[in-house]
Amino acid sequence: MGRGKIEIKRIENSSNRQVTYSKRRNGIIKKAKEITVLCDAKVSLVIFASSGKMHEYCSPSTTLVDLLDKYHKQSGKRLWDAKHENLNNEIDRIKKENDSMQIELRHLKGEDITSLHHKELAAIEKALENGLANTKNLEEEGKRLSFILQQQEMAMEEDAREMENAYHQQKLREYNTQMPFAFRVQPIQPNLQERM
Amino acid sequence: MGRGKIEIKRIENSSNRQVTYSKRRNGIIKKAKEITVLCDAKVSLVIFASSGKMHEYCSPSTTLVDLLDKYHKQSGKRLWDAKHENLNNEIDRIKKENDSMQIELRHLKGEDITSLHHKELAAIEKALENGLANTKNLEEEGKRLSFILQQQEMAMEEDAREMENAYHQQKLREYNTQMPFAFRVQPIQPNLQERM
DNA sequence: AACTATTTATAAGT
DNA sequence: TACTTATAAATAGTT
Repeated sequence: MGRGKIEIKRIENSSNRQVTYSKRRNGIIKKAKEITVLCDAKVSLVIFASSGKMHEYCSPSTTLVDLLDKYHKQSGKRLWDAKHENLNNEIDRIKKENDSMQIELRHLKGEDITSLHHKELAAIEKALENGLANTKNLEEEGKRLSFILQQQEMAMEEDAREMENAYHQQKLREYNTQMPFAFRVQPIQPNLQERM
Repeated sequence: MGRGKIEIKRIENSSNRQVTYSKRRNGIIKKAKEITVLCDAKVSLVIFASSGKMHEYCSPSTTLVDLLDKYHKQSGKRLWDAKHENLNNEIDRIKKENDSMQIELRHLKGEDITSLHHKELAAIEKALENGLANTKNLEEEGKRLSFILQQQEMAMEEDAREMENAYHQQKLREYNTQMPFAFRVQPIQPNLQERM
C-alpha cells in the first residue's frame, strides 16, 4: 500500500528499512489499540528493531505479566519453567565441567589415581614433570635474578662507602693543612675518632 | 477501511465483534510477519479475545522466552521471579569456582606462573612433587602387581596342563581296561590318535 | 466464507 | 525528520 507494491523481503537499504520500520511499527501499534477497543481484546506486543531498540504495547487494564500468566494457562507452554529449565541446563553443564576439572586436579595431586590405566597415568606423570620443570626453571631464574640484584646492591653500597670515605679523607686533608702541626690528627693514635 | 467508516469504540453486536476480531487479528499477525521480514525486527504478539481464546505470533529465529528476557533487560521490569535470580546467582557462583579451578590447573601445568610469588610457587612445586611421587609409587606398585599376576597365571596354566594331562591318562586307563586285549591302544605305536 | 466499496496504511517522492 | 500523495492493502458491511 503505497506508491508502488513491494515484495515482502528484507529491505536492503538501511535508511529505507529504518523508515519503513517506524511507520509500520506505529501502524501495528495503532491496530493493536484498535482491536483492543473494538473487540474487547487484550494484546501484548513487543517489537525489537534490528538495532535492538524495543517498543511495546500492552492493552490497558492488564499487564504483560498478567497476559503471560494467562498464556501459561492456555498454551500449556510453561514459560517460567522453560526459562528455569534453560538455567538448570546451564548449571548442569557447568557443574559437569567443574567435576571433570576437579577430577583432573585430584589426579594431578596424585589422588584417586588407583583406578587409572597405564596410559592415563603416564600422561599425568608427564604433565607433572612438565609442570615441575617449569616451576623449577622459574625458581632458578628467580634465585639468579635476586642474586644478581644483591650483588649490584652490595657493589653500590661499596661505591657509596668509598665515596664517603674519599670525601672524609679529603676533608681531613683540608683540615690538617689549615692546622698548626702540633694539633694535626695523628693517624697512628688509636681511638682518635671516638675522642673527637 | 470498509464500506463505511467506524468509530473506534467497543462493537456492541457480539457477532459483529467476533467477526471483526478475527479479521483484524489476522491483519495484525500479517503485519507482524511483514515487519519481521522487511525490517529485520523481532516481534512477540499475544492476543486474547474477549472470549478468552488466545492467539500468538513470535518472529522465527527467536522465542517468546528469549524476547521476554530481552524485555526484562531493557525495561528493567521484573517479569521473572526470585527463583530465576537464585538460579542466575548459582550460575555465577559455579562459574567463579570454575575459573579458580582453571587457574589452579594452569598453574599445576606450569602455565601463567611468572606472576606468582615465591611462597605460591613453592606450594605448587610441593604439590607437583607429591603428585609425581604418588604417581610413581602407583606405577611401581602396578608393575609389581602385574608381575605377580603374570607369575600366578603362568602357574595356573601349568596346573591346568598337568590336570588335563592327568585326566587324559585316566581316561586312557579306563578305556583300556574295558577293551579286549587285542584292541587295546598300544602306546608304542606312533600316530595312533590321528588314525582313530 | 466471499465480495466489494470504501477507508486506511504506507512507499516513494519532496 | 516530517509532509505529501498515489497506490496497495485492509476491512466494514453485504451477500
